[in-house]
Amino acid sequence: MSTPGIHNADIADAFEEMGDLLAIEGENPFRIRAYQRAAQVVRSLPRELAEMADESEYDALPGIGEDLAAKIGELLATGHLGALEKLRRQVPPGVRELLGLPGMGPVRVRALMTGLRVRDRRELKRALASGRLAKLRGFGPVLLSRLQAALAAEPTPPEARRLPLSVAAQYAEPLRRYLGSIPGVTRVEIAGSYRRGRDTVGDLDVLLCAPAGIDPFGPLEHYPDLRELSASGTTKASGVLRNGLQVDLRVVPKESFGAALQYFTGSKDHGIRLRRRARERGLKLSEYGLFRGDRRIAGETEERVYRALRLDFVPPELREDRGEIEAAARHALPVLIEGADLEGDLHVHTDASDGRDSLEKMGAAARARKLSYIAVTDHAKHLGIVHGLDADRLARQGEAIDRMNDERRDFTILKGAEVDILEDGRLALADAVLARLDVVIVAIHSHFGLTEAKQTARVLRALERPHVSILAHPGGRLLGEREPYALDFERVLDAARDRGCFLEVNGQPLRLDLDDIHIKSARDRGVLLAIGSDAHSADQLANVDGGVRQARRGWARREDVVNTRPLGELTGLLRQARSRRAGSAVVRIPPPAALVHARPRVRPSS
DNA sequence: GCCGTTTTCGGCCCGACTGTTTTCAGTCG
Repeated sequence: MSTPGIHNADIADAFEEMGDLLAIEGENPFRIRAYQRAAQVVRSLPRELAEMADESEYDALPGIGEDLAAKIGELLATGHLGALEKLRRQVPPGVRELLGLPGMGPVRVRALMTGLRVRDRRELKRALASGRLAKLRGFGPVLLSRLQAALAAEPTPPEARRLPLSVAAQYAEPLRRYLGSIPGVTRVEIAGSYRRGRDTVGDLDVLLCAPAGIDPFGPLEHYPDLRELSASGTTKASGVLRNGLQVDLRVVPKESFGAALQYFTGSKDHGIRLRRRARERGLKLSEYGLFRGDRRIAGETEERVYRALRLDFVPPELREDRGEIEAAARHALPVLIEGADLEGDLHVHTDASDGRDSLEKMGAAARARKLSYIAVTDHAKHLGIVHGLDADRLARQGEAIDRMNDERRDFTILKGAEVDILEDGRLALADAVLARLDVVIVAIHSHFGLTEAKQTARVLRALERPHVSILAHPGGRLLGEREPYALDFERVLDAARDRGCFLEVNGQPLRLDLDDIHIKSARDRGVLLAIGSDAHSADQLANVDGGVRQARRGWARREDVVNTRPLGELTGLLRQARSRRAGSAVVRIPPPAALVHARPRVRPSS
């Protein structure tokens, strides 16, 4: 029996702390690495460990062996980890955060702790001021001044420095164009988490392909967005943009561009696994290429690097060491959804509620994007919702939609609404009103702070209503602003699957909700996803691109996303779910007819 | 502490840079 309230994140945090403390204690680096890897594995697990059967099931996870399985068991059973508590008694609480200071790794932190009895930032400041620090081996004048500067500033948690992907893109894309215009530069790629499509980005890793003898860093001095540039060599330069975003630039020759792109795209763990695989085959992989002895056997393209390692090409979005390398070895990688697969958009607002553009304009913009249908889902009237539609206004909007649909055969507007889930799980509109709509989105817009039990019960109750089609932005997070609310996703996913509800992948740049891990979880359980722009103006229909990227990170294929299906199939699914729900039977989702003979598709090259 | 095309022990990813020290350890990505 497990202690309630122990989530994977708590277990991952404990393992991470174990790793840090063991490092400070000077433990075997591979043992430390094992804890770090286990933390990463647990953190990105789609299922809660608390819901798994027993330790044999933990043991089956990659990077979790007998010992760590037992520690997971201990944490779940007691809420504590004896080994961690023992370490905490040896390393004072403030010491760990010293690891975050520049130039400070476990060795120097340990030297501070044992040599000068420094136990936190305050004592480090004092040691610095008194001159005692300068006497310590390994602490030279440059390091001291860097430490001084860092200690003067407020400590910033690492996550706070990450920018939402969409914000980073506003800086990255102009930089890419500028670099591409530098004479001699033949190729520019922004690698790192930006290329992997992570929802937030910590820095920009930029690769330039240019022949030897060309200095691409000279022109950078004139780049208006650049605050500082510290060119450190002929092949590497670092800079900081005016918004504080760190940029690392590297010039790479053509023959190793693919290896460098692979290397700097990461993730770190994916790269480590790849290099281990190379080593197992008597090869050596680095950013310069894949080598057998001194001979480079691959390097110009990523594809050839993967192929030479007997792996299918792994799309950047999957490179998180979440099983993609094993899948690539078995030729079992999913063929990921692409933007062109979308037939429609199931979450669109107009100026009837809080949108900016008219029904007509949103329809025209969707047609211009080659969609064949959209669902207009304005907010339903409820306290706190601006200009929400009541039953009468919804009916009038429906008439306008009918008229528009009569005019066109190649494009359809579905009637919908985005309906609030009230605190107790009731909906803001009556079932009789919802019955007249094609698409009913339900969503939480208030009372974010309920306990997990209450929040889960609230959502489950909403999903029981007969006409609900989609649970929108199911996690409730706003990047950089609001954490997701407490929710038992396992139960929500089961309910959605049993009742034929779709879970939204909301493409709004600050939502991107579901997140990648829950998308994979939904997909693995056979819950269909609905990628929605949540557009409040015509130009925001492009939000679906972010939703698609997020879905790809969650291993979603075309067949996992309901709005890749033609209108007839979609409405069939919606109708079917309703009628079976009326009989309270479990809804089985048939495979899409169009996919029985799936057309061959070309994998994206990057 | 994990794990197996090196299979129950003996390995464990790779290279650059920095600041230190005087030949390289530590940090970083």
